[in-house]
Amino acid sequence: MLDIKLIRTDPEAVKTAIARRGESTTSIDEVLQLDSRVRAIGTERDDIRAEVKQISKQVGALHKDGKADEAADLQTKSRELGDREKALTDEADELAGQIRSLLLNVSNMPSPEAPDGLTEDDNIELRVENFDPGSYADHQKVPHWDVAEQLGILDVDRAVRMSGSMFVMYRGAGARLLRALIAYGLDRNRDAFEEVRPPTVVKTETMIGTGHLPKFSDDAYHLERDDLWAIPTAEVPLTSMVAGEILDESELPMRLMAHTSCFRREAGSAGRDTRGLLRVHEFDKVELYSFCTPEQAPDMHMEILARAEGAIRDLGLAHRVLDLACGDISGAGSRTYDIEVFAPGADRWLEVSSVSWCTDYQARRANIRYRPEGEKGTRFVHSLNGSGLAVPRVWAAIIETYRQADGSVRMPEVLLPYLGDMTEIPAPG
RNA sequence: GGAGACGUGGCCGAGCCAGGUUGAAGGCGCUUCCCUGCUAAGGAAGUAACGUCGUAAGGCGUUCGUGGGUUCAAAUCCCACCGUCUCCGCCA
Repeated sequence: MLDIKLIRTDPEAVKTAIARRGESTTSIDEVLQLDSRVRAIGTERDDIRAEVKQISKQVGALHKDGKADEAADLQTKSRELGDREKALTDEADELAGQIRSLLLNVSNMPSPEAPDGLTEDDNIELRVENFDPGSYADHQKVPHWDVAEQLGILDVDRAVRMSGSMFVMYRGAGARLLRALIAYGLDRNRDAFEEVRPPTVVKTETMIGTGHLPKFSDDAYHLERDDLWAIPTAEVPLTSMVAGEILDESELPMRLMAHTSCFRREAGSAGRDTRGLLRVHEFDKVELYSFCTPEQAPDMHMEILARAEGAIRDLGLAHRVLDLACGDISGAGSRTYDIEVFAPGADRWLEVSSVSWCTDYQARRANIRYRPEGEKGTRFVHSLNGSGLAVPRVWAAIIETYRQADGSVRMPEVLLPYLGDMTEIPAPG
């Protein structure tokens, strides 16, 4: 949520920033209008409340002195004021509700440093590593859905039978590789990040905190009977972990990581990227997360990016890092770097991490503040998140990249400690 | 799921059954100062967040789990919901 005070004092700057995303700014004007009315009403209401309080005290005193007649007059007057107060309160609440719902649907302002542009074509490629398109042999140019079927490590048909399309099931060595990737993703960040295993199903207000609701309700699974939502990313419960709390500056930066299942309805993308693991409704992910001060945020952003990229690099996968254009940054972010791995079989780049700096946007929604040392009052924290390891797409890239001429798949060196005696997935009989 | 008890400030804990001057006693913690060779003990003062008006000092308002209701007036009365604890049931 944007700062209403900023909208009040510098509406043009806010509108200019929002416009860089290609989003409409009309709601900013509406907010401005509603806000000035709600404040005028609030002032009047507060004055009346103060008067009612005074009168009530007098009534009490008069009753004590046995002057019921005088009290009765005041009570009548107070009752009238009360009616007026009620009407003003209703109006103010109504307007405040309108403002809130408008603001909840406005995205964060992109950072001034975020590249211009509205589509992914405007993203800036910062670096490409370990990639030589001519270096791939024919046996690597087989898409993972075919390789996986040959090796019996992914059972899509049966998963679809029990859960519907775009659900998958890992089997045997495939499931083991999945588990190794999760452990690897967590362990390499254990030096600084606290491991958390949060709930996978959360309340509506928890989803609002990150910005996933109300705007993107079609993307999430909703359990209607209990009004709970299946999380699309661990970012949701992790943000909520300290919702409503006032942290000590000494606790910052707070570094958290979590492995969870993530659930996405992919409502807008039916029929797209449906092969194999390119796009699935349920997947595993290790998320890196931080709450910090505004001053700590830029370094933290780089740290999370470096950790996410390091995990991919050490797996020996070709990858690139993109600086996302304003229009391609998700709602809560102000600056986002994407990491994509190259999958030689599918012959395409796959997004495996989105490292976002959300400034105080989520902190306002979830009401997360800290007490700056040597300063009175509180400030909103900054929140940052990034996938430490999005498992299915990395799994797919490994299966394709490490496929040998004989059809077997070698396991990356760094995963061996997690695989016991499994150094490869052998070629079929 | 059933029965009962309970939800007060950073923490503990009064107040609620007899509604009024209670933003809320007392204690702990914390901050500053005094005392002191140092420490301990002791003394004094301070110690919420948010909104709004104001250059400021400060004023006004909101918040005693959440939301409604009753009343001139609600931490106190009524209703609903959420949560916690205990016992029973069930279960990994």
